[in-house]
Amino acid sequence: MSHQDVVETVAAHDECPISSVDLTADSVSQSILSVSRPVPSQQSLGDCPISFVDLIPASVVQAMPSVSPQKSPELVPEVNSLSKPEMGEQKTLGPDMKATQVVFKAPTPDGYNWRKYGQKQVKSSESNRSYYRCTYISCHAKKKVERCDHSSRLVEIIYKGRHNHDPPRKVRSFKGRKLISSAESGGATATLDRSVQKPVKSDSFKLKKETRNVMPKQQLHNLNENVKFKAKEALGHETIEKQRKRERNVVFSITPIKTVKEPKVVVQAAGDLGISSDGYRSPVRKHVERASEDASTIIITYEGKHDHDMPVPKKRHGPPSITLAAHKQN
DNA sequence: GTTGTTTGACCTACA
DNA sequence: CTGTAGGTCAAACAA
Repeated sequence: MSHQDVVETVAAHDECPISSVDLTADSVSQSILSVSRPVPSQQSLGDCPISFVDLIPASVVQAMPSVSPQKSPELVPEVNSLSKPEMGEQKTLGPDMKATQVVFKAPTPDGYNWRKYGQKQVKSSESNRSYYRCTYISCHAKKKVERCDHSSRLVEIIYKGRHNHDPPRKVRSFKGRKLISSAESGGATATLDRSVQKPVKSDSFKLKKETRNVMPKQQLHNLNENVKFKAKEALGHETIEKQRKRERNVVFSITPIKTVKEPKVVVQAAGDLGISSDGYRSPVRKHVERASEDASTIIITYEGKHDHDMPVPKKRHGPPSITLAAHKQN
């Protein structure tokens, strides 16, 4: 699954053209899937085109650590009843081709089991927001799913917190929740940010108010911020709670660019699945690492070659980024 | 009886 | 201080 399934949750809608899809994921704690508004330029791919998929699939990787990139029937829940687009088709979307329409009825089939615990009408928009949390016993991963009020069109998915377990193998037979998958606390992803996990002392907090692994989000900013945050955390529960709230706002301001600045773990994970933050889905690897001598410098290495055209970046009309240009030189 | 969803109420942050 | 909005809780309900 991964990128595929996540994007599958995007429902194109005639009233609300989708011209770009952003999936920005923080491998450490959260990810965002947002369907942004049209980019007027690019080919008007019908009414609801998905012309660009910008994916930083860290959370996806986290979600499906041991699943092959290929679609796994086991991990495709009920949503099947609805016409399901093959993600591979995305790249073939032509000007005369609409993105397959998907009605988003269930939480994203991301391999995990989510329980809805709330729903809210979003005032600022015509959408309502559903709140889900992972059903796994000690997992505090959450996600918000925002969708168009009348059309049920998916507008945005925001993942918060990280799973501390593997995704259940058999979604459909997952009756005895919390039992399947011996959730190795901290599997593959844990090793990536051990320093971040350490400070999480949720056990000492009231379950309701615990921080739920908020710490990792700080990595979306910079290390200094992170340090500051850790220091504050030591002040106590309330401070953490405030911090948590503050971070929620951060979630909404995340941009792909920001993610690129983030620890290389994100990109490395993405590379394993052949998915990169630039929207490509072919088996091309993109290795990103911060220059040791200059933290503001990032070294990006591409392995392989994209076998398709470059997705149209939103709000970008110029030539491909320098990064991609470099890639073509290979 | 168990598990998940719905939904109104409550709490908190923020302007 | 007050109103608003976002996030969560928990009782009621459904499957």
